[in-house]
Amino acid sequence: MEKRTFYITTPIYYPSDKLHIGHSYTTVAADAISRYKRLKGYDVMFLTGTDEHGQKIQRKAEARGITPKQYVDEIVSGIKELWKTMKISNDRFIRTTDDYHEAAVQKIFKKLYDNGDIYKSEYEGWYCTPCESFWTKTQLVDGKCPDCGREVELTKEESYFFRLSKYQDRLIKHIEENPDFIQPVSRRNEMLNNFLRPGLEDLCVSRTTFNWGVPVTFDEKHVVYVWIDALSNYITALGFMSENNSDYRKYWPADVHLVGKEIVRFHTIIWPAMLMALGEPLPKQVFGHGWLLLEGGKMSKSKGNVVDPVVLIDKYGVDAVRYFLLREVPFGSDGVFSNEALIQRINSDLANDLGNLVSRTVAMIDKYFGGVLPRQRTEGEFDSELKAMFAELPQKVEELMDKYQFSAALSEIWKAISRTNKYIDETMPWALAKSEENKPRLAAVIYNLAESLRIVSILIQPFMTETPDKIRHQLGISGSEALDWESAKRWGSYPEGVSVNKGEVIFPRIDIKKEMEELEKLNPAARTEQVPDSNAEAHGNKAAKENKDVSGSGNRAPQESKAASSDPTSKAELITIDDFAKLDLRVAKVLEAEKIEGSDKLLKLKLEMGGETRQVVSGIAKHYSPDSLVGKSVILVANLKPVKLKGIESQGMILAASNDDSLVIATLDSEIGTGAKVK
RNA sequence: CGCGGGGUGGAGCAGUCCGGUAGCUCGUCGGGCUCAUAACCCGAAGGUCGCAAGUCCAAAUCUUGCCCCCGCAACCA
Repeated sequence: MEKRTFYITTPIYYPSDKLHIGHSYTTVAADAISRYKRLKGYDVMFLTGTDEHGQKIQRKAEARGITPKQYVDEIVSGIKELWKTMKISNDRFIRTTDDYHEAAVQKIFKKLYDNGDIYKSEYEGWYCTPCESFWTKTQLVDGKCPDCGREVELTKEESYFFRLSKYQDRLIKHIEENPDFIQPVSRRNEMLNNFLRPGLEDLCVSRTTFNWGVPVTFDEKHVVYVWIDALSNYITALGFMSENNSDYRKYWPADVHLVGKEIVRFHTIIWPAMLMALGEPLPKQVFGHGWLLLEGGKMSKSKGNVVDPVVLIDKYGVDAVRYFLLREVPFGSDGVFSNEALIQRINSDLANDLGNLVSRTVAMIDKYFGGVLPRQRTEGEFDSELKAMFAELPQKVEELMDKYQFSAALSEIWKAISRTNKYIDETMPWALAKSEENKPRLAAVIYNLAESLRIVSILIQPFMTETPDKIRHQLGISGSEALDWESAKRWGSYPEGVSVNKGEVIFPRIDIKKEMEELEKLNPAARTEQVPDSNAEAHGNKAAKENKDVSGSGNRAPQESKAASSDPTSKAELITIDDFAKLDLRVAKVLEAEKIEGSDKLLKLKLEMGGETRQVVSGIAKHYSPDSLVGKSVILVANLKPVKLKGIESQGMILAASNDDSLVIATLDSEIGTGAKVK
């Protein structure tokens, strides 16, 4: 009989910057599912990769004076390194710059064109020449370029379009008839109500304004824009449209695409429509998980927020980090990452509960029996309850894993660990050890402990990669003995006559206070930020706003490994003194300040500057009350071109320092009189 | 009336779909034990489940209205 297959994917990540803990979150989750399915006997195909084309990368490469390919090569090797460090067991890694992928994309594009699903038209938009960017009307800010604030002009760009609208009804039908297609359900409703039912517009699928992409074969000035290039990776990786498509026939349709919640839309609307147009089956499920947020609020300053996965792995080990990611947040909801929470998890779950249980069990076998349990054992009170719990455990874990409820699955396993710790108190082995006649009973008690741990070591295999072996080694279970998933269902498989190896503590306790101080040192610029979810940069999000990179280079300790250690964007461009001289900075005094109706961020200020009054609109309402500003001396950018904000003219801008938490306006050390030049 | 998420003991969450003893983890306090990583086990304190009205024998859970917080979007010059 042929093995059942299981095909799972992560998004392909956009290598414009290095990855952060959020990307690791998605990938570790996919890895846990993959490992679980393999243990269950599936023939698994686990795919991850990178989405390497697009304007943003082209620009970044230009800025560094290297080719886009050189640029992405560097970052991609860092990403591969990271996955290796995190023990990600992907079977394949696709890069959209791989030649087989590019060839397949060209064929797909051509096929869709030949079928009439792609047609040539014009893309109307506002063009910002310095930025070389198109913007839609809604993206414009005050009718100007949202990036640089300069004037834009209405332009038409020749472009190819995909007939997305044609598939609208079929998509709705599919989603309604397949309740599992979009998970969790809340996302399903969102898609139907917000996008599908209001109606779809055709999608622009080519660009002429940049050339770092897959060329359209029959119209060389166009490159394929993100959608067809990126989304199709899920099938091109399997050889779709290539000479050898046996993997495609074997694994497609995918069992699950794991994605962050912000790109659910692309995967449940655009991607299925593309597949419909190609006449190929749709993926069975798209699972949109939540975001891993960083701790908010003022607390963070005293805590430090190192969120580079490599730092954490170096300090606490890969299993601790993997455990935390999968345990802390219920998959599907948003969760919070903090160093404190991580350390607490490590201490209480890993060190105190599991690590200590291994430690005391092995120590007792060593101390009471010289390292080898005797065969003669007597069952007794409390045994049946423990056994009953472990008898149910594998089944429970399976049910939860089938729903991708990692957190709950781990929670069940830890309940059993806890129960085992309690069993020691109930049976009091140290009391039994006092008399020779109780030895058979003592042996049974400790055997049950070892057996519990054996089962635990099997069940945690999807989540942790080193710990299972460490536990088995200490218990004296060698090689693949009693290691397979099914054996977790057979109580009594702990081998006879093996001798234990008292070894190192598996998870040392961490001194939380000391550790927080150390992390703080590692990360002097610690501040609260929001981690974009794991895929902030995947699939088409290139087009989205700026990326807020959590683990920006400033957070990285100097001795860190090179997982994408180069961050070409971090250094501000150098300017000359002449550039600086263009700014006319002046001291000004706040005469009046008031809130602007209908805005929660803006204040209207009246300033006095060397006899002249200026009206300035400033986005500081969340940090300053109007009253507190009156009378303050501030620094004004006096020669800024006036603009209207909320219909109110702003004639300049006042300087303020800010990070994500707070904002402080720049004032002066002592009085000097308004109008004084600042330089 | 822009979209979405949320308000449950000190902290973080579950429970809300399918009304019926308010549960878990951490922390605090007290006790037990000594095999173990100052760990483990037991117990206790602590919540009018954001507010109000309604339905019902019964509401954290259903209905309606309101308040507050957090993302996103929009104004952040």
